[in-house]
Amino acid sequence: MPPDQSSATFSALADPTGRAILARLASGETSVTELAKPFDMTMPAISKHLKVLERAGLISRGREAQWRPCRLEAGPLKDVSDWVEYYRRFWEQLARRISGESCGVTTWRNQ
Amino acid sequence: MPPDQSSATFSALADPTGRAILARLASGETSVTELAKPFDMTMPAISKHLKVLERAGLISRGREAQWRPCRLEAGPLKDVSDWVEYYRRFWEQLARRISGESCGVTTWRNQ
DNA sequence: ATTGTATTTTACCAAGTACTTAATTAACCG
DNA sequence: CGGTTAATTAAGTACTTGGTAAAATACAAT
Repeated sequence: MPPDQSSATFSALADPTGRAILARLASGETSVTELAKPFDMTMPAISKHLKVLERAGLISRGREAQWRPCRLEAGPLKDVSDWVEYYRRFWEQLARRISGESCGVTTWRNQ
Repeated sequence: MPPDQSSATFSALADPTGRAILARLASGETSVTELAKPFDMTMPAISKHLKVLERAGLISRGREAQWRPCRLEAGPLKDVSDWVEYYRRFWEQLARRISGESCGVTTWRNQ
């Protein structure tokens, strides 16, 4: 019943707030309040977003006095990169099709 | 209120069934019943998954007699690839850190 | 016209999401 | 200690998701 790693990652990335938080963390570790500032949202809401990102392994949280600095963890992003890489041939084939090359026909019904 | 393109794409990919359907379509266009076979799920359920994938632009559907052949559309996957590419430096930096190089310290609090 | 096959739509339900406000924990500082 | 700041937990609400069964639609074949 626990969602697999890929699902957790994609699910976390499906939220614009989550992606914005990651983008912010790309420029360095920071606190929760700092992360919350750009958003018109209460702290608990941000806290929940962070929990989702953490469960997906996309961030980690430290402890420094009363602050919980968040850090970007890129492992799952590499997995996403690897996953999507498999489909590269399809968009590259599309690029070739646009520039005028022949395209294969798929005979899906004559099994 | 309509979710942006990236969110729709990631959201569709967050579902293992959706990803499995895409994987199947990578080996060629096929009908809905054919797509449904590997899953322990009713047709309407598959139909809904296809609608999600279609709204995300990840598949397109044709019309051939009573069949609605589905085809993989890789455009949004290229967008995912482009998006994740920005974070490449983080997992590569991680690889370097593991192989014993020095790592920069982030001073997040001394704003 | 009737029957069969492929697919979608509708209506419904249980579980999950995405917020809110209010209360709580934890640590610092006078 | 008591007050402030940082962050989480709890409880509640509105909305969305992911599935079902049953009916409807669309076309093909007889």
